[in-house]
This record gives sequence, structure tokens and C-alpha cells, in this order.
Amino acid sequence: MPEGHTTHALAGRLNRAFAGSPVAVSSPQGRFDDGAALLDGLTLTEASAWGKHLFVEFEGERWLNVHLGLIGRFSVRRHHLGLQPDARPAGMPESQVPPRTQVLLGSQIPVEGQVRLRLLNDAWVGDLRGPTVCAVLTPDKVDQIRARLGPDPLRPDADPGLALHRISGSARPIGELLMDQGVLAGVGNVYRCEVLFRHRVDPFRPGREIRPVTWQAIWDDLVTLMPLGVAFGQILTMDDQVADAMQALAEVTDGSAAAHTEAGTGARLGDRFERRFYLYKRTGEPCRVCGARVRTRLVAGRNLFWCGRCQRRR
DNA sequence: ACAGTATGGAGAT
DNA sequence: TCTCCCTACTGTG
Repeated sequence: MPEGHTTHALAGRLNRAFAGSPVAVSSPQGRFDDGAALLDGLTLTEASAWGKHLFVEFEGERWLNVHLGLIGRFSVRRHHLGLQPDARPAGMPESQVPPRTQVLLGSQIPVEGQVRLRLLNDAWVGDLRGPTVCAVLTPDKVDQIRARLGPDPLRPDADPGLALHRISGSARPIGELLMDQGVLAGVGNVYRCEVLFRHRVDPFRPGREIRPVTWQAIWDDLVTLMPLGVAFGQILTMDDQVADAMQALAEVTDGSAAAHTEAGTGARLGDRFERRFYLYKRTGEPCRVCGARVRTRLVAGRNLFWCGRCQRRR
């Protein structure tokens, strides 16, 4: 389910599992052998996300860039092999065991399916499958990619004015502009349909006809909604679920409930919510607000869902 | 077992 | 606007 919330959650999991430790990098599938060799054994500095792009910095100014595309997955889980005493020379501290040794130990971790990239340290294993992008980049190239991306509502440094500038100067429909990663980074098909509905905006309305105050409301809404997606591992847009999620998140932040800080599976707060949207994939069903049938149209190769009555031009 | 679909995006046309 | 890439899950037989 890769929209921006997925990438940001992934960056967090990678940091909790690997940041600050040397990482054995391999390509069990073989299609990333060259890139893996460039990173193997380097210390992972920090993972971060910008929209749907994941950037993982390693020592020596080497960057791993991953884009999950439509079907990519990146699992991060604990393994229980540990480092066996006889796997390193006598007297060598565990922290100095060469990553290659870890690779040998790691080879005991079964590989299921096509794993393009495997990250491994003494406690964690991360397996990447089916990405559209998996590459090692120089800092220059990383800057280039970032320069092409619009502001990301999940980044504190984001400037919604940049997106407004591109929207207000465009004749393209807002439903299309929201999906353009150069206008706004991180929003995909679900968030675009749902957020336009939440503000009753006609998806076919040209960008230049969107009032700045309307754009600001949409942006503010995304700044509220998308962190919930990160925290709960699913896209939440329905008012009742959003309210519940915000409350649950506030309780965790206040410390009045046990915080789940493990990077592993199972401890996630996610999957607690029923999968339910205002419009997404509800073609022909009644609008939850007005009862009109939810409509759909292929826009630039993707299914756009909208309510022709609630989102009529005003 | 197999077909269909999917929350993306690049490149060709 | 079309074609292609790539994996996981769903529904059908």
C-alpha cells in the first residue's frame, strides 16, 4: 500500500533496526549485486523519506534510493540467529564482527520469493521485493531527485505555497495535480480521492480555479491525516476513524498507554481499523453522505472515484 | 492452478 | 495515451 505514509513508516523502521550499525547488504535475487557490493559492510547512517521516495544514507556519502512503486514491499523483522561465539576470532567483540561473517550467518535465514535487496545486522533482517527503483546514488543525484519533488505533507520543512503556486497556474484538473509528485509528494490514488471528497472539491476543477483558502484546508487536512497513516500502517480518512486514531495517538504520546517502539512486526498499532473509505473502490455504491452512486473514471490510467452530487462545482 | 487487480512511474508514441 | 515493469492478494474453477 505504498503512498507516502508507507515510505515514512518504513524509514522509521529501518532507523530503529539499522541506524548506527554496519550492515551486510546483499541481493539474493542477483539483480542488485553491483549496488549491494558498493554498500556491503558500511554503517547505515540514516533513512529518510520524501514522498514515495526512500533515501538511506550510508557512511562515505553513499545513498540507497528505493521506490516501491505499485507492488513493492520492504519487510523489516527481527531474526534470532544471533552471532555464534565460534563465528568470529577469539577475543573479537561482537560489534567488530565483519559484516561478511554476518552474511554467512545470514545465509541461514531463508529467502522467500524474489528478494532484490537484503539488509542484515546481528538482530534485524530487511527484505525488499518488487521495487520500481533500487539504486546506489551519489549525493548530487539524491539532490536532483529531491529537487523534482513537490512539498511532502509529512515533512516538517514542507512549504505548501510551492504546491499552490503550481496548482494555481495550471489548467489541469485538481484530481490530476494531486497525483503529480512534482506538485505534491506522497499523495497517491487513495488520499487524492478521499481528501477531495472530504473538502467537497470537484476533481475535474482546473487547478487555477482552486481558491488558496481551499488549498490550505486540503493541505492542513493531509498534515493531519498522513501521520495517522504512518502511525497505524493504513490510510484512514473517515471522520469517525480519524477521530479514534487521533485520540489513540494522543494517548500514546502522553504516555498514558504503553508505547510500541519496536521496529518489528506485531507491535504495530495498525490493522486495528476496518478498511473503509468514503469513495475508494466503491463504484456504484451509495455515497455515504448523500446516497448518490459513487462514480469512477479512468484518469491518466488510474481509477478516480468521486461523488457527482457532493463534489459538484460551486 | 489460474486470471484479474492493485495505493506508481518511466519512457515511447 | 499507451506499454512495460514487478509481487501479493483475491476470486474463480
